[in-house]
Amino acid sequence: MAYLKKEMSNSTQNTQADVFGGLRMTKQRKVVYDVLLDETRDHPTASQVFVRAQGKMPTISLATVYNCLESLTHSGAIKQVNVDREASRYCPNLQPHAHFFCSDCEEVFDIDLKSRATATTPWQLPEGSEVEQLEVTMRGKCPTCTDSTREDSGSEN
Amino acid sequence: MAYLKKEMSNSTQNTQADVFGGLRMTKQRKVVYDVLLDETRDHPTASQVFVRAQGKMPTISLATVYNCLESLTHSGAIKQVNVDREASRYCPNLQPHAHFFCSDCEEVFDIDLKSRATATTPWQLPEGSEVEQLEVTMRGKCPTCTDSTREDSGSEN
DNA sequence: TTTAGATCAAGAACTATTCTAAAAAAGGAT
DNA sequence: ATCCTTTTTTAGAATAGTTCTTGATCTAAA
Ligand SMILES: [Mn+2]
Ligand SMILES: [Mn+2]
Ligand SMILES: [Zn+2]
Ligand SMILES: [Zn+2]
Repeated sequence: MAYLKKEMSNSTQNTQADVFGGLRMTKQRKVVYDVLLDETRDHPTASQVFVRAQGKMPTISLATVYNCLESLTHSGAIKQVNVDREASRYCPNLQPHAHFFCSDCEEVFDIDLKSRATATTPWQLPEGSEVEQLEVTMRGKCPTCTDSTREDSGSEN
Repeated sequence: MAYLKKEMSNSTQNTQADVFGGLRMTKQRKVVYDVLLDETRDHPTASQVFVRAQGKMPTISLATVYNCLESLTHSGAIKQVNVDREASRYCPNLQPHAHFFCSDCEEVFDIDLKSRATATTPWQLPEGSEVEQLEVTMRGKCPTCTDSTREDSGSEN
């Protein structure tokens, strides 16, 4: 899953090839990624990333921003975050975490899934948060499909 | 939030007014709702509901299906279920539950959030399920917005 | 029965995203 | 450096799911 690029060979010239998951770190990808790291970490949408990216590279196109976000997502460098039907947002936080969406200010907050968890509440919200709705979604293979796609016929659970 | 309709007055004729959350149970809404209850409980999309609804009422329109799904959702009779950017699906299960989306057969399964939960796993997947991705999203008010919208200035946690 | 409001239906409009195709850039080999 | 191949970028067209608009139809109450 993490296929590193065998690069930085024998020349002194610095290529753009040493990055996440065998992904070429092009100028545009760097700009897009930096937008997610630099700014307020507020889970911007593609359009918001586009505007901010233009500040660093005025020639960048929206299509490229979409392309970069997709490749960064596929390489595992960032995560795509969906809240209901709204435009996708993007997040550079690779720790396993939940998302808290404030229906008032429309901001998205990261909720760490590991620290200070209790049995009843596997996460810890900031003091004063009010949860109105909780959503848990899993993606995977159902028993039937796990069964029919097994490569080894042994005992896996 | 649950504003019941003050109906079923003094006449014997049966109106269509005794339903969820003060919602008129029109012919179309009933058809749409019945599709979700009747069939395989497979979390169909609006288009799928439309096709099935046409089986019961050939004149129904897609726009009406969307309208019905929206009003049923707002009245709390059904739930809208979103998986990534795919078309919304709809679910008549009002129990608090998670969703398991099989990336192979693309079916959506309900996962009860209450029964047989342990501290480490607050839900119980069917034997043989393989989870590849877990997503936890909350919606509510962040501390800042809770603070600025408080009606009583007392101590709430 | 009249009337005001709710709902339905058909199609247009909208929007986030993906696709297409051509130009540009990058990297390897010579 | 130059040629060649592959990848990436770009602009705009296309797509898909959903929402909006408008007029017709239905409903409940007066
Ligand atoms: Mn995040
Ligand atoms: Mn469900
Ligand atoms: Zn807020
Ligand atoms: Zn399956």
